[in-house]
Amino acid sequence: MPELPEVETTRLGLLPLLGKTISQVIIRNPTLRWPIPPHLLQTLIGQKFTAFKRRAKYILAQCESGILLLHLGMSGRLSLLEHDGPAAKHDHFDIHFSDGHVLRLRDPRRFGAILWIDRSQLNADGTAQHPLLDALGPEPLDDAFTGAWLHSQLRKRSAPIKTVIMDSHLVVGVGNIYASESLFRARINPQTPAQKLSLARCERLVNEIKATLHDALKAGGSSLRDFFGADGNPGYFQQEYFVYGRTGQACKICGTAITSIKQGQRSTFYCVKCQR
DNA sequence: CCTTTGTCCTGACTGC
DNA sequence: TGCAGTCAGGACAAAG
Repeated sequence: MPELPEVETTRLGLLPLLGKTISQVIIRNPTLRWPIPPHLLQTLIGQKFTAFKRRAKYILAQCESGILLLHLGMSGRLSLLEHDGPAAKHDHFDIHFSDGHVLRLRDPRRFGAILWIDRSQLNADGTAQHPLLDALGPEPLDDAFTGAWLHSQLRKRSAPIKTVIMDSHLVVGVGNIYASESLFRARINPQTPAQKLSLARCERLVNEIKATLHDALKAGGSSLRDFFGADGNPGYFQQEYFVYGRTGQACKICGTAITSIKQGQRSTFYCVKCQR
């Protein structure tokens, strides 16, 4: 399940493709979350990627005629192959380059997306105009994402803090895993009504969100080759989690059994003693 | 049957 | 009262 650090690591893994010429596009199965635009078979031929950017969990692969917008959904994974090889069961989409490299998308659950933003949909500054990108909150690692700012945003939010920090309109890139992990590190009970958090606790939470993502990015960077390579393993980098998926196991701080609950039909993991 | 994720939708409700 | 914002729940994609 690619969260923001995995997406960023994937973006870094694409950088070797800058400047290579696209020679062929293969759509084996267009039925992702939305259909892969069939015109990509022609549109991308002869193009070069000029930049790979990221906004939230979207990768924006920029080329001369527009931007290829990629989302990995829940099970999506990009591989960069040095040579073409046989496609496996869930390999839905390929971009081949004239030097033999192949960029391949595998996505068993097909919740991912490949969309096209035409040059005509770009703003004057080159940023993309797209409904999926319009209503997104700030990037969690931006300096603009501060405790004071979060505190001001939570004034009217009575929902549990866990579900609120996962709201992409408020801040992007905090998925289910890192929401639980960040709240543990900040010692905040995930059920706390968001508006009840003091400024000091908001500052602590923002710091821990940033630190949690930073740690994961560091782990991803060091395993970039394995993560992005063609061998199919080890998938998303395994991190040491404090609480996520550790129901019944001992809290690494106090030894209390980790509790799991459902919030908005999502699993939340926390320590009833450390998190208040 | 259950689980997993991000995103969107609806209908109800809240607060200004 | 009107309106915008928010909330809870559900739907949806597919597969193990």
